[in-house]
Amino acid sequence: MTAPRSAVAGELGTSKAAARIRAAAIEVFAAKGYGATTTREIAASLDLSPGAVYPHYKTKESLLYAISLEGHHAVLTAIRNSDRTDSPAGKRLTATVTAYVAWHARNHALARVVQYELRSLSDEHFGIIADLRRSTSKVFTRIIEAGAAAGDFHPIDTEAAALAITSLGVDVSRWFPSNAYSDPDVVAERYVELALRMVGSAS
Amino acid sequence: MTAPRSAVAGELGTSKAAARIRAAAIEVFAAKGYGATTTREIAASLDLSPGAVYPHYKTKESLLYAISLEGHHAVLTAIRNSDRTDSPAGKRLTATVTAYVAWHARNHALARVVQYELRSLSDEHFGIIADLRRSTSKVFTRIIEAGAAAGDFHPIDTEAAALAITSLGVDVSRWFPSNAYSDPDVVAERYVELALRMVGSAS
Amino acid sequence: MTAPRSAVAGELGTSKAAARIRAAAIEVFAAKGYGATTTREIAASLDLSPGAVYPHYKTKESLLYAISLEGHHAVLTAIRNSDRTDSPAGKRLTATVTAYVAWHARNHALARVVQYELRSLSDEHFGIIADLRRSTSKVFTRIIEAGAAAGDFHPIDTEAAALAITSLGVDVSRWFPSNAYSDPDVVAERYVELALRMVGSAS
Amino acid sequence: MTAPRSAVAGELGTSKAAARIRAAAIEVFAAKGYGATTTREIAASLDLSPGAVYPHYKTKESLLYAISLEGHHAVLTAIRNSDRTDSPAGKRLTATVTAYVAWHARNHALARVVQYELRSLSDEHFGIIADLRRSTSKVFTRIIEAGAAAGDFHPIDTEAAALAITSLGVDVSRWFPSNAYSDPDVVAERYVELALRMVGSAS
DNA sequence: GATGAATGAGACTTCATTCAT
DNA sequence: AATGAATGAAGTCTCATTCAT
Repeated sequence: MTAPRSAVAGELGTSKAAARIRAAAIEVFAAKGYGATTTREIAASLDLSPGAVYPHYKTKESLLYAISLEGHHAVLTAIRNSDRTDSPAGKRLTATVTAYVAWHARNHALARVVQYELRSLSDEHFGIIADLRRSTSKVFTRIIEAGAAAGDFHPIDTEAAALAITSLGVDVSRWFPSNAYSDPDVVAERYVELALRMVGSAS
Repeated sequence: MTAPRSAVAGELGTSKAAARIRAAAIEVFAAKGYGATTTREIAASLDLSPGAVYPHYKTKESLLYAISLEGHHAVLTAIRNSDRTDSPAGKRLTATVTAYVAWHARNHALARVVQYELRSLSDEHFGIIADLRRSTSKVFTRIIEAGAAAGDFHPIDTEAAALAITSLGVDVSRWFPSNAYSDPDVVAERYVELALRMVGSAS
Repeated sequence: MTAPRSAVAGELGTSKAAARIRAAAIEVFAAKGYGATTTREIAASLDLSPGAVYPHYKTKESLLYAISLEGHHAVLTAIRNSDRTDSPAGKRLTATVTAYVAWHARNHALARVVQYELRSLSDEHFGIIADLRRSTSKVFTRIIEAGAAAGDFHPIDTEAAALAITSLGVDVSRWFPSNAYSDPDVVAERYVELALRMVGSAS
Repeated sequence: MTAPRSAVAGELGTSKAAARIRAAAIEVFAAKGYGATTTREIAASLDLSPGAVYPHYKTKESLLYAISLEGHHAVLTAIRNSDRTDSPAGKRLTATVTAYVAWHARNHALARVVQYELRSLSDEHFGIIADLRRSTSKVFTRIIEAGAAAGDFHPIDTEAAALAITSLGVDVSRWFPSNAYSDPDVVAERYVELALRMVGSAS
């Protein structure tokens, strides 16, 4: 486990009640945006009184932070766990893009909060999250570089390709599900093909 | 001009003051999100009193709508104007992706509002905007189809490719400018190359 | 002891824990005022949980009442115990003013609660306390009257003098300790001199 | 006028509405204490909506500060205006104590706020107020010193006498009006006599 | 006896909007 | 058109108190 439980514990909510509140908040934040969500709505969606959130999260922002931290850990864990670093780059890119895209589709509500509500974090919390995001990007960049070095990939611009792959994944959380795509695995499969083409994969 | 002046006029704000308010609102909406922005902030950023917005826009939502409508018209106009429908598909895709991506980079504040604040529109306004968005997507779909028919492109899945190209453009407004990319034309150029690869362009 | 133990017992808190809570409450009430003090603060200052006060005091007001009652009994006891009713008035005034002033200085936190938070008592509790206060005032009035009758004192207005002496004592709890005076006995000594002059003591 | 209007203006409320709010707040603060008073009560006592206070005072504390500042200026002005610095000390003490005591009786609600709610001010505001209070005390100290130097007064301890005189005045706001005393001028007259005795006035 | 989550009420404050000026 | 006080509703958060554990 990349993110040790202990790091997320304490004020971030380990109790069952805290987890339920987080889950409820994810749905509402995703639907209306953090700024337009009231703590009352979150409580009401669990049939709780308005103040019941506060024994678990001292502020609305700390709730967002807990969600954001958990979410970012989850994505990073997902792609790191899927990456077989001793396989050829093509396999690695396939595995990680699949994991990344499928995660954003499957957890689209959480993903939306994770990807689009960062600006509402406090400066301190934002800094911690920003570090996690850099770690995530780096995974793709490293794989493309490895593929290019091995002659498996022929990217025109490694950085642009890595950015585009990330963008594709992030943006899934904005529109998923759509009329055309409502199966996370299908989206992942299509996007893997596009990713391989973007990096100029030989296969 | 695709959108006739008259359609945008009236309550949508043709006066100079209305335009200034729109411009100010774009910046604040982009920075904090519609839900977290107060009408007071918009007024204050123009050194106006809280009530000064209301002679021009009856509600905060109508201000968002005016911005959204103007923005969506602008993107659609930008790609339509750049599209030479009698050229080969490769040239067309190059021209339209360039226009689309560069527009999102150059107008990143407006683009962010346009792309991420839709959910705050009234149902009626949302419907009107949704039509414009479909028109925009269709431009890319048609070009890819034309390229495939002509044998210039070899997409694995036309719809997925069109979606991905749109996603790439939309997502530019989320991160632009970054340390690596702060020139709209450079981003556009890189993304055109990626788009051509995604559609399996022969060239 | 004027107040029989039994009258103060029961709901007023005889246990050690109740006494600790009262002591903690006195400090916080004195520092911030009853209205601005939360029961949580009192509990927290003893490292107890928010609910821990309630097994001992059913309401915040009953805690104030217990403190107020104990405090008023204490002052009354202090001056009564110091008063030698068979001595000359000068000695009696000296003894009682010393006791009164020193008590307010020494117990300035409790005194502040006792003197300034009466309005937050329930009507019933206020009535009980008001009786105690009248008994206290009467001590000074009686002494001055006795002194005047004996020709030891020459007050211009007995009631005003008694009131002023009380005021001086009460007000000590507002400012004590100050830069100039931080020894209760010194304050008491000075104020006795002033009191004797106010009543026109011959000596 | 010692306190120039301009110094109190601006955020402190010069408008008629601000003055009405201040007047209403004084009554409620005096009756229940600042900590126990709600901004709603203040607004309600003027038949205003809860939010109507806020265009005039940004916070409850700033309202307290405005009241406190105005009140402290008023006391200081009252005693300074009554002091004829070229008269003998006896006359000066008579005039200033009269002014001080009568002010506390006549404005007992304001005086109570001024004297007993200081602890609720912000540190910055408290500092400003504390300066004003020192200026007030100094008036009495100087007069007693002058009287002592001229041989008019024979105080045992100048500082204690000045402190006691201040205490007497302050404490008036706690109990005034009482059954015995409800005329400010009568209280003032009695207290002047006591003050003169306390300083050992020859007359 | 103590804990701490939960409640119901309510606190301070803000907000979109209105309206007299 | 603009101002700014005012409103009514609501927002975040706190609080005295309760209660299951």
